[in-house]
Amino acid sequence: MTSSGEVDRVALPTDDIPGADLGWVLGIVLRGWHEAVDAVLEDLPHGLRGFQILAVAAHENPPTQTGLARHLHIDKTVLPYVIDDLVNAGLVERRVDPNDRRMRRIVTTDAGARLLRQRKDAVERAQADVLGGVPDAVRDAFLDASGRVALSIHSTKPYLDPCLAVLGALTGAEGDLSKR
Amino acid sequence: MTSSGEVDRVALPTDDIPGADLGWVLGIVLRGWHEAVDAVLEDLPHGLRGFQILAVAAHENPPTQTGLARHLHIDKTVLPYVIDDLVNAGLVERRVDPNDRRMRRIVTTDAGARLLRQRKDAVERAQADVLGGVPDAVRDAFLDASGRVALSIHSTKPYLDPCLAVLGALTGAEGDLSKR
DNA sequence: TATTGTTATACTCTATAACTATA
DNA sequence: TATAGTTATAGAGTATAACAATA
Repeated sequence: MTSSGEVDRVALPTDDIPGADLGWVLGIVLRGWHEAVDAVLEDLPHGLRGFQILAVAAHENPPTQTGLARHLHIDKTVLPYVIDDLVNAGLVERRVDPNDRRMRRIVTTDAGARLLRQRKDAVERAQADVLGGVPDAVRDAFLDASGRVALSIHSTKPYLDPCLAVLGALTGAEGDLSKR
Repeated sequence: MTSSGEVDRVALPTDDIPGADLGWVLGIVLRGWHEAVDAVLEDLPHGLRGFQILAVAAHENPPTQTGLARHLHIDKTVLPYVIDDLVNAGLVERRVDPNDRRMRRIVTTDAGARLLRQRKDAVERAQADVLGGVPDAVRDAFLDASGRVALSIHSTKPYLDPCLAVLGALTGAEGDLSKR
């Protein structure tokens, strides 16, 4: 409150620059989502990032470390530390790929799979809270449209992460990526 | 390409955890937007952040530094450096508020206002490119829904940034915030 | 006493480069 | 030669704490 009695009004860039605020809007949403989800995952090693790795590692075809780095858009040099901590916590283990002994497949332990199952409900609840302030139709439109936009952006650089089977279903593209 | 001939497939967390991928989706979109816009603004001091400050400073009621920090969700201690560089580049200036001499209003110079006008077109073009991969209806749905969601999240903590006049119009809320 | 702005410092996260082992 | 993984180091960005000026 200033001495002139006015609120310290900070104008949005939106006013003069239609479109230039999308980054602000996305930042708000991503920050809100991140805070809500992190609060539910802060006790596992590296929080959300550890959870994401756990989620990918739980798949039938476990990822390599460079595969994880590309999928999460992080540098490969951060993964040894993170995965060490997950290994020490007994949540995942490194398995040398018998077909190429340079690669280590990251797979969940039983404890890791159990933790993943427990927390995914909490994550969904946290997300529902974040989106709970808008009508269901808006929420659904947001989830659908953002998924399509993300797919469109991501598929511009498919070499980064060849797995788009699930999101691909959104646009009707076939999910078979084995030949790419 | 592995020796087994398969692509190094990295499964999406989406497969098993419906909803848990929203952070991934938003990250892709925000990253794409950020990269495209930053490429157009990299020659101004502090890139996108400098542009955002310039955009807010161009308003009739110029922001204080703490107001800027709250609006951009950054710590107030980063602003002196950024604003110093904008001042040295001749784009903004600090004006002591006559009503409260502790505050400095950040206002654009003529050169700053000129640069802002030039670049906002480039920013819009960059954004149009990012969203150019989806049909117009999806793009519009995305812009509308994300704006509403951001408003809903942001209005949970109105003390952080009392200015919501423009986004408020999206939901039909009246834009008068002078009494909050 | 509270708040704006500032500075110095420390911390976190990330990127760069170099190394090994496998292919 | 090229790639997966690792390690050490350097850098960018950010936060913490203390201070001066003003209310």
